[in-house]
Amino acid sequence: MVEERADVRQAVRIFKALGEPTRLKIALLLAEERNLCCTSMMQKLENIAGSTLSHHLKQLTDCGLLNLRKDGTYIFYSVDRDVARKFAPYLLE
Amino acid sequence: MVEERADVRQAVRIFKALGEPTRLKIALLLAEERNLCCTSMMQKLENIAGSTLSHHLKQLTDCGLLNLRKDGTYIFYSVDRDVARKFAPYLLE
DNA sequence: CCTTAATTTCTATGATTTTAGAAATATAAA
DNA sequence: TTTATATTTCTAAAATCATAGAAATTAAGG
Repeated sequence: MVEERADVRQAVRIFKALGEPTRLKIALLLAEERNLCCTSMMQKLENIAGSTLSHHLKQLTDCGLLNLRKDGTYIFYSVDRDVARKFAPYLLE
Repeated sequence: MVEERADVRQAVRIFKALGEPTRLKIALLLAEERNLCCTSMMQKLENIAGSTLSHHLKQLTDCGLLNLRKDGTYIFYSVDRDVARKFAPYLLE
């Protein structure tokens, strides 16, 4: 049986996060353009409800793939490049 | 809007395949030991039904991550290292 | 304090997924 | 040709997930 190391558990969460079309789009957007806030992501994604975007961003940050920085009412997201380099360098190409 | 390139679609399928604990275990087993057949994977995984394993292997091969070679009644699986290198080099470390 | 804007939480619904038993298929060996 | 083994397909049930509307929260500006 393969051991259940912490980084295997993290890998599952990261791959699960990226294995959904909307979330992969979000990650690719952020890999190419750092520090986007929810509102500008909503514009780029078109036809996505704020609550849906929020739900996806939560998964992407909870697994460690995205970092966030708060500035007033805005929250700016970006890809954690070390995590991406380890688990999904495809994002950074 | 991020364009929907073929390799983005493949990336979704590969990440989705790897974003499930049993399938990631299978992929890690195969990354470390090539050419395992279903029966020996079942022994290593413990408590998995053949039909369940078959279902997971189908997803892992359909997305291009695993190759297979038939030999009699046996089917030997292994990781496609080029695909892994592109989308999930984590597997190969 | 009131309003507006950004984002999240709550809640529910429909869709997809994981799982495994049972039956089917395929191949080899006796 | 019968038997045994390996694997898949069929089917159904339980669990998880994606989605978005509505309400709540947070922070800034007037």
